Amino acid sequence: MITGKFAITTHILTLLAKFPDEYMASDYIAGSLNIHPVLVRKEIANLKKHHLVESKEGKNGGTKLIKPAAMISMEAIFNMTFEKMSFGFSKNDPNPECPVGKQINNNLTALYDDINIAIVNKLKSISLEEFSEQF
Amino acid sequence: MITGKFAITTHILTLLAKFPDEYMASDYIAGSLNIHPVLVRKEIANLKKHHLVESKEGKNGGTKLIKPAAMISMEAIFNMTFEKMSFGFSKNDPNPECPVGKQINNNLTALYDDINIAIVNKLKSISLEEFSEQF
DNA sequence: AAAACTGTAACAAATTTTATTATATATAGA
DNA sequence: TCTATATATAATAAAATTTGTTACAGTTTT
Repeated sequence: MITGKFAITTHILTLLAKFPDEYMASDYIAGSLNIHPVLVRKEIANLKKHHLVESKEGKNGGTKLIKPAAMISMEAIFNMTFEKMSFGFSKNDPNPECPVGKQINNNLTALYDDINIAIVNKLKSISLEEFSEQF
Repeated sequence: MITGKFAITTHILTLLAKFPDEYMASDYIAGSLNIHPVLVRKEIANLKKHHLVESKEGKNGGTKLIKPAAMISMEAIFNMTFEKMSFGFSKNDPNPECPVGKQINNNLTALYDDINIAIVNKLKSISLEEFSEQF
């Protein structure tokens, strides 16, 4: 997982929500984030895949939202930037001869699934519009 | 953050909960996890710092729980292995001249704090005993 | 005293994340 | 039509983080 993915995507969308009528250049966005423009474009590619933004190439080009910020929930951003939230797994496969080793990953997954439900319930209730109005 | 920390610590505690009367050696635990014993000892050092286990050095030594698994909540494990849950921040400091850049990290932090409350509420309700009974 | 442990620090290897470079393509406007 | 300014994306390099290993000192049992 790219650790900054949620934060970067949220930052991009907040900027776009602030200027919904402009095509905003990735260089400008990168300047606000202070990261490389290519990383911004990679996240924009993901946003496009999820039909939240469109881009225009060429001079005066850039990216803008294609749906109102009020219709975009933080849950959508979450789902777009994490496969799924997790507290992680140990890197190696645990010992299948051990009753605990054999099942630990299944049981952790079940726990993480429960936690995802709690997270998503919270995020559902917040729109990008609300989030960006804080700025 | 060590990505496998929660999983490793939970695995260790589950083993200890299964054999509450034995001192269990880090080599044995490492065999179940299939990781290096030194990593196990590092996590055990953390568990000791939080007064959940004690170790005995020397021959026949090892580690065991010092409180009943029913009295240890998954929340305690969570708090011990994460400073705090977060969906991450962009690596570089955002541009302070930009209204969004200036505030994004504060606003993300506030959002993450809300989510932590939801997570912790869920984890509070699950004890290590319940978790380890699944095995 | 020897064997079987824990406790740590220091270092190395592997993996993941982030940054950069390079190249192709599109569009606006002089 | 030419030039400047954009996007798009792949390939590679650099940096950071995580995991693994080694080494060695200390403890306890037999």
